[in-house]
Amino acid sequence: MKRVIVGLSGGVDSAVAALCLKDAGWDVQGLFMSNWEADEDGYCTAAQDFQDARAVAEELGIALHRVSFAAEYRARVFEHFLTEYRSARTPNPDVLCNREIKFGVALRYAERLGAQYFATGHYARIAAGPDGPQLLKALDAAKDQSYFLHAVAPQELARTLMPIGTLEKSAVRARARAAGLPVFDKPDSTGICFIGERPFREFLGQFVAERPGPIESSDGERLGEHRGLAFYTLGQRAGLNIGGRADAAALPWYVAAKDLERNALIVVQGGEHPRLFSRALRTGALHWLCPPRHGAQRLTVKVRYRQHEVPARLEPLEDGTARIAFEQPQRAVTPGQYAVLYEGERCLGGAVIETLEAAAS
RNA sequence: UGGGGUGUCGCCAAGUGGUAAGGCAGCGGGUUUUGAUCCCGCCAUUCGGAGGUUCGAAUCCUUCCACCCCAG
Repeated sequence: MKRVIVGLSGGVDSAVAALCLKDAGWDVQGLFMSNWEADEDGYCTAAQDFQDARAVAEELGIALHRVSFAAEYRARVFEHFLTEYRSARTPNPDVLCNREIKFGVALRYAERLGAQYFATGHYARIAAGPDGPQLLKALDAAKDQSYFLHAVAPQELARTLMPIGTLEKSAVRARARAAGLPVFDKPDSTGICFIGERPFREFLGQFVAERPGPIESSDGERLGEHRGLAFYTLGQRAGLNIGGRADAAALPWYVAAKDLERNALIVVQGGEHPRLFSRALRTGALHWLCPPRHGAQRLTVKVRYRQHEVPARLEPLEDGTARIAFEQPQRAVTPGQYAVLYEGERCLGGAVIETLEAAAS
């Protein structure tokens, strides 16, 4: 009987993943990771999550291992996260978390536990293809997490199972309930993986120094003061504290750009303002989940989690980076986030967004 | 100091006798394994202050205060 180690988070998805594998006849063991040092501010739910994971393991009759990759998480994910924010970019830590932690050190750990396979409760599918394993979008389009998985090393996918990628979320919960898993109605988790949900500005403020500067309109008029460019992201509306103005239209204001030279936050009025849109972007090094593609080609791309893929033209460049031109200008494309490439159901890979080409002249 | 104007929620801003629109901001919630966006809800017993007229005033009258503009 082949052994598989399932990352058990204490949530319903990974619990059902374990259940599916057990039903399929695998030798299943669970692995609970606590990768963020508990802090004293009361936001840490890791203790409860571990209790839940233990209850699930008990119900399933499987062993549960517990390990902390906090040092690795700090060094390989969180430090990069902070570096990006300090550069006034908007990172996506969960992409790195998957590559470095879950499909990195955790998978290595599973091997040491004697497992031939590693499994997670991700909403995505892995299918065998002519060039090796393929990453496919989840059947439940609303929950698809392939965006977060695009950066993992492709050879790791060959040893990975994602049993719930073919299930609707509602079916996952129903299955959990039917099996008597105590977490069947546990709310979906949100927030940064392993760090959890918490007041984001406050949290970031613990690590990134405030650096106030002007908030300006695109005409250069000073409208207010910001706390530091790191604390805002492109397309953002909330938190600008700009009220009504005598001569201006009564529309809300959005972050359109960051002027690093002058430490100025540039805002525009109206959610559909042309300055919020980009017609193309430039990426960092492309990461492929399939054999690298060299010629320019049409495919679809997702520049933010929970955005639909949109048609675009990929133009790979000599240095391994790429230019991606959208068929229609896209709103709030943001450096530090990832441009993830798709071809139909298949996730081809992706790259970090470096710079933008404005839609408006 | 004369003459004129304006004072309505943090900011804009409707409302000119019938018992305080709306937007922005903010707050709360929903959606969400990033950060956003988005959606829903809440947000002036009170209209610069004090008197008065009236069944009834933010709206009329008196007066005081503040600010702005033009004179100077």
